[in-house]
Amino acid sequence: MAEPLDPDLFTGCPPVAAPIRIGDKWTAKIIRCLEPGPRRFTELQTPLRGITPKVLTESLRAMERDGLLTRTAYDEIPPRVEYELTELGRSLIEPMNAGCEWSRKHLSELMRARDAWYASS
Amino acid sequence: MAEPLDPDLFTGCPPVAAPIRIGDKWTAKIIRCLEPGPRRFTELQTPLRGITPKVLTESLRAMERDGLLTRTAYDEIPPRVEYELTELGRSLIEPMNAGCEWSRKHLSELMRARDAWYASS
DNA sequence: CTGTATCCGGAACGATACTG
DNA sequence: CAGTATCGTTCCGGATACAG
Repeated sequence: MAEPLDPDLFTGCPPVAAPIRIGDKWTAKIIRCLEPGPRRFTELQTPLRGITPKVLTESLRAMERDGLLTRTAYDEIPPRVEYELTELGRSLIEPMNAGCEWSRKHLSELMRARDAWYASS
Repeated sequence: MAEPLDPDLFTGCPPVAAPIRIGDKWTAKIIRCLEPGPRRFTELQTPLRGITPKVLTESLRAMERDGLLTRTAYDEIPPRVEYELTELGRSLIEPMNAGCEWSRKHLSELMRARDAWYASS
């Protein structure tokens, strides 16, 4: 997994109150980042533009607590930590894909309805 | 649709930070309530135990705004209002089912991981 | 019956600065 | 590099009371 993560992985993936959500604000995106293989803390920060270390740590800890990923710290200098999906974490990809497919098919219709609502009020 | 809604429709459907969520806290449950056909405000309040009228109104308005349901007010006394799913609203049932199936299969494993985490800390 | 009007507590999320 | 420590804000959801 030497491939670096695409910094623009989630541009075009609007958090505009999308009607489907997995975990907290960042959970689903973290799962996508880890789908190809283990990643380090800093690697995750790149496509998750703007996430602060505090919030990323919180999300990762919650996911570790729920058994969605594992955290492995190597005793090196500089320190290296790797996050990797568990089977349980991977099992969320299926419903995530169902949600993404819904968005691709129907989100524009929802947005049109929303725009019309605000236009006529 | 004269069948009354089961008051216990959602007991056993824990809001315990389940990792999958459609819309706000109540959206998915409202969709389930409307799946068989149109319902009135008070009918919805029954299985949605404890929801206050303010919050139910907010959820319904947001769903109406997003084109997920329609609101029809009949000019009668006492007033009668019916909420009914649109096709767009119905289209959410598919990803919802994917989420429910995930929960049935894996939620217990998540809860076990969570319990173990707290037990060992 | 179908809502509105106020007020409020807590959690989620973020900004900024600092550390082993 | 991989975080922690503080602090502040915003937002969701609820309690309670009242209205057409």
